[in-house]
Amino acid sequence: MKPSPKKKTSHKRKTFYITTPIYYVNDVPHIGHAYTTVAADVLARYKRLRGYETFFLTGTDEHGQKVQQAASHHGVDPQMYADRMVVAFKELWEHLTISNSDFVRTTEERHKRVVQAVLQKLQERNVLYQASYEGWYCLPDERFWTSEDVVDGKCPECGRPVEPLSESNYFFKMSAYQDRLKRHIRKHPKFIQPESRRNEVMGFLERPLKDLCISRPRARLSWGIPFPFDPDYVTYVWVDALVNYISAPGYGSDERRFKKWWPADVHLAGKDILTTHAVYWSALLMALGLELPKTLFAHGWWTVDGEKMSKSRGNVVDPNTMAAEYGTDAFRYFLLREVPFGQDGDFSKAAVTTRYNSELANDLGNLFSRTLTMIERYSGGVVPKPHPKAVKTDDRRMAALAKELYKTVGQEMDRFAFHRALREIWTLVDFANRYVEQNAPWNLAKAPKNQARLDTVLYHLAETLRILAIYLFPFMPTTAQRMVTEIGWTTPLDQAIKPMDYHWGKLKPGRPVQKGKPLFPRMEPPTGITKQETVEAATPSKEIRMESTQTEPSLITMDEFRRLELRVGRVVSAEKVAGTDKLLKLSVDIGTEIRPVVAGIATRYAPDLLIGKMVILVANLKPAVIRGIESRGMILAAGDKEVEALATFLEPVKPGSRVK
RNA sequence: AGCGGCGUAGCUCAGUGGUAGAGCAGGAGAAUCAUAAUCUCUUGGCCGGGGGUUCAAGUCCCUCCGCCGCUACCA
Repeated sequence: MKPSPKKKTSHKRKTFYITTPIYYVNDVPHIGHAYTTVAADVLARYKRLRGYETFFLTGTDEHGQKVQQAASHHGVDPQMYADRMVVAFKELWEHLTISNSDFVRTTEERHKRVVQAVLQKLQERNVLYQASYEGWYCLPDERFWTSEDVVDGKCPECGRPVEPLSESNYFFKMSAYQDRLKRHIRKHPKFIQPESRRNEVMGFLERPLKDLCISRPRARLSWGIPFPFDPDYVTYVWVDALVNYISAPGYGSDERRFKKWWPADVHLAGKDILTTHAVYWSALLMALGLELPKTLFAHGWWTVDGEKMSKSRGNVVDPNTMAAEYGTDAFRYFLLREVPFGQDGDFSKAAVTTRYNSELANDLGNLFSRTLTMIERYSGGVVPKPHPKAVKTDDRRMAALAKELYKTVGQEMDRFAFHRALREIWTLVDFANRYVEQNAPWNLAKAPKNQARLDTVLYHLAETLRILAIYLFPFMPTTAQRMVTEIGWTTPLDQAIKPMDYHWGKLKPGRPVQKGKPLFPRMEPPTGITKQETVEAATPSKEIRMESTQTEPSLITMDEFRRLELRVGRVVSAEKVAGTDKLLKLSVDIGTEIRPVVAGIATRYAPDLLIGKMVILVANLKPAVIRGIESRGMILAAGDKEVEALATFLEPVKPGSRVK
């Protein structure tokens, strides 16, 4: 496909370009952000170790309505707000020893220019069109409403009259790429991973793809990147955000650099933003005439103590706290060892502690510790010299296993199977522990005639640890560096190490070892109620807490609560909405009027049973049209996804009474 | 509802038509270099239920039950 001038290819280094999503600055970083970024960091470090020139990109997404609103809520301009919020991310990446090559912010000039260039190009390629539609505008609120939103000619938000408005926007002909995209996915099995996600996207593409609205009228939303050819519009945030993957490596500004990195080798993303990446982004790239990324990997989500993580539950895990409590390396290790990448996992202190104690402290940390002690005691504190004649089968097996790791770990890493890669590494840790028992250096040390054998055994252990450190480095960079340093191998692991360094025997005898504190001091298993502790653990650190209260107040004031108009209602009629499973159409008497309400409770309640029941109605909820039926209010019921129980009253009450 | 996936040891999960496995937890022992860390042995299974194909089914097919994901209207 590509012309390959001999000179160039022979000089060309292997490259690797990996990205995380850019994170929306409206959110304080949590374990989910940390997970993606740590995984990306591990892959980046792994590739660097194997001689790849690596570009590892992360950043922040700073435009859009939510940021604008949050900023005005705090009485600052959006840029200032974003500047403040971005700090939490940058600091977290430092705490987690993230080795990103660049950090792109969508408010940076270099990015904005590229977004505009992209729009210009799309315009030139005739894949944009303007379409208008009718609606209503509330002047004082500066908000656009569709005719479905509007109640009696009034703004559903403030109740003031609205004016008719004809609004238009730019649309991207995404539908035109549906077939091509399907073909691409079919042809490239590794494009979307894991496979289950790939199937989902294929399923999504089975139905007709709509065009994508990629603009917002500036009059409604000013915090965005202006359209280059129409100053009345700003760019839809998702388009703005996705473009970061090409703006940072130099699209439209440095073609040579861009060519070097694009297409990206891996986009990592959470499963929640799979569609935007797999469909929107792919279609945009096709429209631009660019290659698609080689792999898009959608990873799973973490629950906490078996429950969904959410602000209202107050169980949001703060990665800063976890790193402080267990150590950055142990936290990184746990994230990637506990759960197959791609699947959902559960985070609990008990699980972290178990893995920490048994795998890090007992298996690895103790192996390291006992080896160094023996070298200090039986070899005068210097790396002993192995004697070829004293080498036994067991030693060769261990060396062979160490050699095999290059392949086995590599295979798993290339499949994003971090947990399997670690398991491979641990086969060597386990082997080494058995090796110690079987060769019992403390017995050899009892007779001087065994010195050659003793030296050989200890050398094999030291060399095994050196090689282990190389494989562990992507996961636990600080620990790995400590290991090699203490064992007398002074190579900085973060400089791309040489292929030879993976080979057995690179550790030079005669160098002094220096035993430090335990790598992973054992921890007490969590006591008491785990849940409580997790909530406590999730309490944001000082700086974060400030940000947190600023942006995401989890408590509301009395005044805010009073904005809710809750009223007693009596169900006067109920019927199933045709063609749905969950929806019931109710008529609810609230004293002054009878409200039509569509409720998603049909799986729990037969219509007849509801008639006459007293319910709680949110009376000032913005009306909506569901399945062509106007719903003017919402009735309260317990349950998350599935309705469990309808809220009603112990005593008889009059319809229309206020509930507070 | 449509499409897809899962159900295997107390827990988390591997398992390629040919003797059911690993880690953790549980039980017994050995050793003393080590962070009481390690090592050895070991208990534990109607492989969700039922039917079928096959010399042979955890594995392939059908069906039922239960759970999950995506999609569609969850106000």
